[in-house]
Amino acid sequence: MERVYNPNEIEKKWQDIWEKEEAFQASTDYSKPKYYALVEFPYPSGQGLHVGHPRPYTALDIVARKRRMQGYNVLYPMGWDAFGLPTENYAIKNQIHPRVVTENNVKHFKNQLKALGYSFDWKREVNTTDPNYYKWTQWIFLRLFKKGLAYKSEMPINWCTSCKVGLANEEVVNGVCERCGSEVVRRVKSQWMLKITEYAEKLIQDLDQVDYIEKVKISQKNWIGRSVGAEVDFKLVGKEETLRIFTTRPDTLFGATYMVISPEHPLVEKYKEEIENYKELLAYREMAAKKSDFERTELAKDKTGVEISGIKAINPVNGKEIPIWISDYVLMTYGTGAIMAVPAHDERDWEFAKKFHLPIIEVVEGGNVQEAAYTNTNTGKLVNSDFLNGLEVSKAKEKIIDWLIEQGIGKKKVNYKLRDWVFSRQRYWGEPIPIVHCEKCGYVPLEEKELPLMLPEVESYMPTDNGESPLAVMTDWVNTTCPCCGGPAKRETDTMPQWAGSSWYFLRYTDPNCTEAFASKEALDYWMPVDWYNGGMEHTTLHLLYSRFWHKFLYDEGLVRTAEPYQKRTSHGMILGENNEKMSKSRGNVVNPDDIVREFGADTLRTYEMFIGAFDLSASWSQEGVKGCRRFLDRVWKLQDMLTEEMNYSSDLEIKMHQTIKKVSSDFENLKFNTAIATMMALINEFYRKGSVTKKEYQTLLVLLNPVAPHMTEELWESYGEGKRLYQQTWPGYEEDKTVESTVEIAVQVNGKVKATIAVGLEEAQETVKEKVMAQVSVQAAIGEKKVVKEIYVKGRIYNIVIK
RNA sequence: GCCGCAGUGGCGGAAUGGCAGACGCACUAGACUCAAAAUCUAGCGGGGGCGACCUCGUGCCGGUUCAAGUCCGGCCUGCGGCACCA
Repeated sequence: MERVYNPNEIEKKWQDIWEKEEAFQASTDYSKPKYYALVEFPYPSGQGLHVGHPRPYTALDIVARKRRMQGYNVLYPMGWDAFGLPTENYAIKNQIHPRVVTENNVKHFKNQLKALGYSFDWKREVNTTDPNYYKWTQWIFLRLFKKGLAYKSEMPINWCTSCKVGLANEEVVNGVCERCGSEVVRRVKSQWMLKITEYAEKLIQDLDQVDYIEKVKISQKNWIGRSVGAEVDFKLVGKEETLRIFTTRPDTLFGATYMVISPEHPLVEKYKEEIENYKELLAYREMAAKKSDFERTELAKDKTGVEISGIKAINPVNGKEIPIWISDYVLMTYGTGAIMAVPAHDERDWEFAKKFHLPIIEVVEGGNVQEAAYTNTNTGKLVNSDFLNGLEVSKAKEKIIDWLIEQGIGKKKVNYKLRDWVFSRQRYWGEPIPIVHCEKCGYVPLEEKELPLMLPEVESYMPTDNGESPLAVMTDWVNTTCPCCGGPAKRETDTMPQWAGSSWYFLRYTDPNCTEAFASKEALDYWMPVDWYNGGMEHTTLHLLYSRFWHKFLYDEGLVRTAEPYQKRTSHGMILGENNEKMSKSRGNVVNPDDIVREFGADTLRTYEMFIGAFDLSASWSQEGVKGCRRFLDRVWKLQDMLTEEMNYSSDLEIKMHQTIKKVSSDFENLKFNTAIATMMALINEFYRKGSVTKKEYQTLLVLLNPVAPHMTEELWESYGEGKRLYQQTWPGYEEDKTVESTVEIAVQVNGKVKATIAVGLEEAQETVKEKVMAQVSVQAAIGEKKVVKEIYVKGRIYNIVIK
């Protein structure tokens, strides 16, 4: 043997060579076919790399390396999503500037990633906290603002009564402040909002153009929550004014026996003089405001509410007076904040009606509405509904909408669950919002030449006790002049959320040092869209939706070429601890990738993470499994000992070689890394069985294995390859007709039970196959005296005899 | 409660509707060794039989089919996500 496989030595060697040779830099020669592979850039946390990170990175590294060997100009970049709460909190606690904390964390992360041998183009590294980067984040925000897509609105924030600071949802645990345990209440604050709802329809429709795994498309659609229904105006008794509701079931209008408005509905304030129990309503509203979302869901089973006395509504279809209630199960943020309640055909209304003894009228037959709400819309006809009687639900919907339009009291309406994006954070460590408030001119955007608006140095990063951002105490910075009238004005002191920088980073990678624009048009036109984007399931709603929204906006502005940023999106499963639970410090089941690299090598870690199980499912860590993968690599290494100089595939393994190339090639494309590796394991088992491997066979194996275990294969290639580097080789091809054996073993079944296996020619006629089948003693025995009713022959697979 | 995903040997997991358990781990035996480790070779779902073999078996209950882990209907359990969305 040449020498022992020593990964620590050879891995460093090749990482240095690749860097020196600029092996994985994307070329700016735009005449070549391109391939843009993208993984979600990490938040550089203080804990360093987690074994969960290498799973997606290795997967797309495999794809990227394979694409390069297939002749593509590949862009596989990496960067840092570095603004964010944990860094800021760490900075506060340890009295270190968040910029310094970020620098250290990035350095640590980068070293760890480099040790894993990824083919990232480090020349294109981006960092969302770099002013040269966030200049363009601010620039895009200004474009949004100028198009009316950024606006101010009163929104509730989580307010810790003890720390006197606004908290992120994440910092509210079971309704109390994470750090001090005090009560958290909702407080209203004027905040910047982005009008993502304006893109709701496009965000749903354009999913048809892209290749996302189905569950990602489903979660995007569910989050946007498009529903078609109607808006209907209900007259209030003795008033001119009407109460507008939204319903998805206008067909059930005859069954509306009461109405419910959200506790915050303006109607309550407007008629407070006439409402006899105004104080009671007010008390209820206060109680509802205190509830966190968590508590509201907990209380879901027990409906609460108060009837408004003094005001009634009229059901427009039958003129009946019906009561109006307030209840927190109706939300001001969805629809019109008011509903018509049809207890017979809506579960929440039904529970409410049962509790408060309100009438339940069946209008769609098919269930027992006194026992449970009947919500099936596919079967059952309308009853107790005058001119709708006898119609199916879908027909009744159409007819009632026509009727509402005719009467001038309603219309068809599409509603979305999606809400506008709250874009302000009362925090230091984020992009400053480049807006100035002037008493005379209102909210005025900074001029482009003023960008980047730098984050000022502050003494303390603590949010102030009046709910403002830490920037608010920086009077020198806050007080400025209005870009519009030159008068005194104040800067916006809230910062942007972490989502901002990650909403367009994939565009910056195409041209990371561009100073004229967020990226040059040539670079964008060439590289975009991203060909394959992989990330975690936890980002399949918000990050994906936000970045698609920004990209669609830039598309409408004529700044990018395609309506969608990502052509293909896949998601990986989580890596769990050995005990099958989520890895966490408190559970004590965290595995540090550095330890695995030190003990087994990066190639083993990469191989193991790909072999651990189906890529899209969660998998639990196993130290024994890691050893198995190291053993596999050792066996590949030791094949050197049985190497022959033969520059062909050996005749008995030719088919196996072609099959392996085919299987590995397609498995890499379909995220089936575990079976690709299993196939290569099976191949080397063949070499061991024979005790020899030809040079040609060995070379092919090295190329196939290279994307998974790049260092070791490159080292072996140096001794047994064809001169040039392995990473410069061409991906091997295969011949389809050499992947199939000419004779195959097929199973013979009698009534679906296997009775024998026989060897047949693949193209052999059924007649001669039948002769062989019938010659089998076990088959004859199984048939016995019974009669053969039917025979099925599936070529090269199975021969089934049906007897009676 | 709603949405999504999963359930296959001792374990991780394979199976375009076509011989369930590929590949790996663990385990057992043999080779090598003074010995152990490492490595190599072989075996390895349950029950039965000396044996060629027989039989049961992919969470549960039904169905479709010549044939079901796979498709359909109804459940059970576990994991992840959630905004009572009218």
